[in-house]
Amino acid sequence: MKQKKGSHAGTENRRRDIIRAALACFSELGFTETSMADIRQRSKASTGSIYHHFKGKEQLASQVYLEGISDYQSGLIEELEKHNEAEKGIYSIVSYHLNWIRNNPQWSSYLFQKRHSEFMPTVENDVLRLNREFIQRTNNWISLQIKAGAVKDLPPDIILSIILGPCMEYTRQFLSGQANSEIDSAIPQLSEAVWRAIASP
Amino acid sequence: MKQKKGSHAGTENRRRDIIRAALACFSELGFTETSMADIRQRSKASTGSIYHHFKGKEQLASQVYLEGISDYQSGLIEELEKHNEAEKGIYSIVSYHLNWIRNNPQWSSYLFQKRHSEFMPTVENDVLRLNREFIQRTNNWISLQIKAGAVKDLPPDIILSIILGPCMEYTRQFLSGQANSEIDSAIPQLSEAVWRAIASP
Amino acid sequence: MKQKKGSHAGTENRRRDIIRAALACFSELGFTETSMADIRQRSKASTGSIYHHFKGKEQLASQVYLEGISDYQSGLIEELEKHNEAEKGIYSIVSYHLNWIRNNPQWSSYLFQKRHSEFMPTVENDVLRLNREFIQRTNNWISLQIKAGAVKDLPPDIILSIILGPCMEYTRQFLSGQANSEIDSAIPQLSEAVWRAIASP
Amino acid sequence: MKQKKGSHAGTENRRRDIIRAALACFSELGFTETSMADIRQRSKASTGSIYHHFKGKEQLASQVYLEGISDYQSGLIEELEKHNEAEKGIYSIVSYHLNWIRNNPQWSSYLFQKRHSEFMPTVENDVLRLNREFIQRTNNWISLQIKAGAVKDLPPDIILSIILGPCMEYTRQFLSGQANSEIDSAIPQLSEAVWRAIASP
DNA sequence: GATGAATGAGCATTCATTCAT
DNA sequence: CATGAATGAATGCTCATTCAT
Repeated sequence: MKQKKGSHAGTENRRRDIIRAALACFSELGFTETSMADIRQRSKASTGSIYHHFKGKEQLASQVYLEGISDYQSGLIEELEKHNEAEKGIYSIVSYHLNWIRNNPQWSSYLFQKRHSEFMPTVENDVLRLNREFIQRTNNWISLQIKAGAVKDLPPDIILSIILGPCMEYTRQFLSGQANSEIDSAIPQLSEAVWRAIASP
Repeated sequence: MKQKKGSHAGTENRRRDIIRAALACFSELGFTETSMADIRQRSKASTGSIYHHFKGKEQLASQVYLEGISDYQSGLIEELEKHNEAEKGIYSIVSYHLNWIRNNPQWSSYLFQKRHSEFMPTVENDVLRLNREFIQRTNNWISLQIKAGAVKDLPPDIILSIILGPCMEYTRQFLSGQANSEIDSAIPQLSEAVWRAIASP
Repeated sequence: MKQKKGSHAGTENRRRDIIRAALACFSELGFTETSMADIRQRSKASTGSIYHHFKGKEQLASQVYLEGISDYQSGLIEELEKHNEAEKGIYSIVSYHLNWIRNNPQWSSYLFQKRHSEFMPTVENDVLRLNREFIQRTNNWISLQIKAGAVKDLPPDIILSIILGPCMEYTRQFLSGQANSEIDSAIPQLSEAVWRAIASP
Repeated sequence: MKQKKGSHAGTENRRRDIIRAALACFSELGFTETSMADIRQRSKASTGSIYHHFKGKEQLASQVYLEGISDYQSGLIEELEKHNEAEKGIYSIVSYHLNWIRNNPQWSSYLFQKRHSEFMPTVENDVLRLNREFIQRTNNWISLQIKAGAVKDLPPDIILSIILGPCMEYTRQFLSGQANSEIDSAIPQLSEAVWRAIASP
């Protein structure tokens, strides 16, 4: 991540520390259950310092969200758009998603389990822009596959439910420690299942 | 619902009113965002009366959760166990689930979107018992289908993700107003997709 | 204790149960820390029943106090007035007091340690009347001894402090489990000390 | 009292104001009868400010107690240890105690009449440490006097009751306005009585 | 007499946020 | 930029008491 402006590195480090601390708190406790005092203690920053860097709790949470979701989404899109072949594309999505949650459990917990987005109505335009672009680009890819006859012609929301649903449900189980299968074995099983579910006959 | 004693119909009604008001608040605002004052105003009960009937906010939320989840689960199990044929069983689950969320949008919002269960650590043993029984009975049904060769032999958590995932994902979109498809058309599309995903070849 | 009016024994028993429960609670928790709910649970009476028998928490506490203090005071006076000889009188007071707290630990805790009287300003005339009579009769006895030249001529409040102080201080230690001496050995030691303190040379 | 840091005299003043206000309230109303609102109004600090300086009502009460009891105890010990002669020592204790309660009526009321210590179970280790040291040092002094043959060989709890009891009983009467004697005349009368009570023949 | 549902003022405490230094 | 004291509205909950049945 690049530093904002060419300014002091210390300032930027303080910002990072606060964001990291906030992520840790939010992912453990959720947004509303986390107090600014929790973040203050964990980041070892003073109250005033936090408010110097962020406008308030909501904006801080948005920054955290933004950092996580943009990494997740950009990686997924990048991976997806490498593949023209539908089945490979599906596999790449499932694989990317499950690897990402394995490698980023805190982010995952915050983004997918604690459902931070519920608490963030229109707060940040950046978030809306990101989501809009993400949905458009995935829909584009799917449309192409449908037009090419590789994927069944189903409505976008149904397709999305079929593709993401199993991953999300597994994610939920994984993050709450209720998944028995390993991720490495879940990837082919889930991606094959999703593929069977949406492939044209 | 029967009244606990032959006497005092008013008492049981008061309880109901409070639970209804709580459900409305929780499903609109979520657990932490709902204040007891909100529930008080909506139920038109006094503070003391609420605390006379429920031990506290958490226990009240648990009672609400319990009432909803037990209706949902018992109906689903009952429906599922009517069917020996795998494909019909899958259809019945998907159909039941989507109809239930259509008919009980507030309960659905509370149970599936606001993720109340995250806030309810061991508070109520009844919840644990209910969930355990539910999972066991669905797993039993699935095991039978696997043994009969109708369903692919995949681990229970993977199977569950494949079956419930698409429904849950659609539910989320539906409840947040982002689903474009009607439920009546979603039912066959999702259940067929799920069936393709788990059917033995 | 005689029953009020010739009425039903059951009623009187209920009253007794409530008083007993109240005493137990007050002596363990103190007046303000005891809730009517505590007393309700311990007495197994209903809220309404308690308020049927007693006007409120304060009046209940007064009744409890009255029952205890009148037993204590009347016994002490009776014992004291048996003795014309000063030293015997002092011994009888100390002996009576320490035996009484040994035999009535709950009453003692309520009357002497929890300092219920602090919370009972003018509530009950009976209490005032009792105390007035008690002080007058003890003072009478002391005056006689002073006039007889057996006891030093000190002001009544000083005499009272000298006589009751050591007993009360020992009581406090005894009730809080900090007294190491047994009551049987404390009686002669304290009464002799008190006698030495006030005896005419 | 020195300020904790060289900076922010205002901060330390605020703390003092809160403690003073708390003392006034506690001594007038007692611990449970005092509400944080009372303290807030009297100290003119905001709710948040009080909780910024003190963890809660109990800890605040402990701080108040600590400040009072440590002043009382350290002064008494210092006075006592100046005297090798037993009779002078006893006089110094009685004299110190009665003067202290005259000069510090609010503290006295809080420490000796409202019996705050009853409400303070293990909250503050400092209190326990203080009390332990106080008792040990007074016991040491007494032991020396017993060994020297100046004081009767009685158990420590009995001796303590004989010495402190009359002072405490007089204190109670004094604080509740029931003492008729002046402190200046009470001091020699009580200390001589105590001395007669414990002096070796 | 007995019951327990209902009442609502009052309480300790939390917490996001502001601001003087 | 950093600090932490100050603010005060809001919250969950308690509890003595009343009253209809």
